[in-house]
Amino acid sequence: MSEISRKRRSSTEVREQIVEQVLSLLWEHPLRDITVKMIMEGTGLSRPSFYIHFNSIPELIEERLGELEQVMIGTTMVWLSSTEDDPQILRAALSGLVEVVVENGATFRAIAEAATLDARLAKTWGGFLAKWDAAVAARIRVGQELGHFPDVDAEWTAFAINRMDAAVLIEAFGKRPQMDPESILESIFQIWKRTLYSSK
Amino acid sequence: MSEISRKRRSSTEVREQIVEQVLSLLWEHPLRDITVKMIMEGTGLSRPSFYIHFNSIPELIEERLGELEQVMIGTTMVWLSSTEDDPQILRAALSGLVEVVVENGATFRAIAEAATLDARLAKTWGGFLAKWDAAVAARIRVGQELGHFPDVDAEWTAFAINRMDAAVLIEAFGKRPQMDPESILESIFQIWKRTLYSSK
DNA sequence: CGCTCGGCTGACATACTGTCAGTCACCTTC
DNA sequence: GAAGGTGACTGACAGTATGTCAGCCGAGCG
Repeated sequence: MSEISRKRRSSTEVREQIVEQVLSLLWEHPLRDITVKMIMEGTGLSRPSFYIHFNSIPELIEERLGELEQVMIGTTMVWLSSTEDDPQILRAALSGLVEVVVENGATFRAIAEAATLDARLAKTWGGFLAKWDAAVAARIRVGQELGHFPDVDAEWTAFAINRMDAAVLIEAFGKRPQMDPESILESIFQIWKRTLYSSK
Repeated sequence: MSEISRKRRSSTEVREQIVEQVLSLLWEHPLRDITVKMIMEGTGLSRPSFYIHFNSIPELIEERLGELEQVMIGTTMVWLSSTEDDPQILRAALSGLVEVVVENGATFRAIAEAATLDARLAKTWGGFLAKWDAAVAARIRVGQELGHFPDVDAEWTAFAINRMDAAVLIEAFGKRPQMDPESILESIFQIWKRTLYSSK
């Protein structure tokens, strides 16, 4: 290609560079406009090299979801594992969630976009959401055994309100300019609070 | 192609057949698996014929959105144009919405999927949602002038709760087997009711 | 120094899209 | 009822993306 002698790099080094390149492209373009060619042009390597490190763009994106899931569990555990009837604990959890999505909005948007493009990622994303549904439903049931959250159907409510979070956070923070995090946090918190802690 | 003499049909006749074919395919396959070839194989016409009647699959789908929007406005007007502080009116509107999506779930799912695939439809879909946001926000403000819906931010709440509806309805009814309409209606109605009519 | 290992690439096969010149059935007009 | 026009329709083509593969070449090892 060029006269410059090509230095060979370790596999992980190249992988990281590709991921970095994709993440930066994701803030600029919708996933549908991103091609393997475009990604690799930013790395000085040929297009086929991409396939040495990843099987496809959706698969690359899928890897990010696993990492983000860990962070999200960390920030929301404060509410999921609590037993107190205090909405401020919920607010703290949602605040952490907002922070993660503000930071990684493009990745989440890409995951949702790729889920309609790739059967495998669709399943992973569906499973991810289902895990949250189960976790929130479990938290609601625990509260109900303690007399909180009256007249709420744990499963369906968890389902509905989780989909709200996902859709709102991705739309609000998935591309730049992002919406105002304070306003978004406040609005979804109010909905959670009134739905679950209606008497407070 | 075959020995059978080809009858020529009117343009609208063929258009309708193509649309019908697409709608039936959409209940069976995700949009990503549907190609122009696949669509036209069900019609006895060649693939290029598709482009006489439509410019692309997303554009065909976009047309459906316009029709559905009219129906949806009809079923929700009962609440949007009301001024009473009675959640049962809201329930009736949501019930109509559920009915429309139960009937046309695959189309809505396809619209959402195609929005990530096609820039034009993305804009149309975004505009569609934004119109609902504006309509719901306006309804909330009207209520607030009459002393209802205290301590609710009209714009952000409308945004959040509309995204919930869209995400929930599409996931619940976008493919078969569909979830239970009664349970879905009840759960989203509870969330709307508690968020807006918290004292009732 | 020769050999192997693995990152890397040019070239290929495949699939889908959208277009266009040209064909053919049907309708109008004389 | 012949001539001519209109518009639905098609075969063939060009363009572009994907994913694969045989083989090249630099680096490290014995």
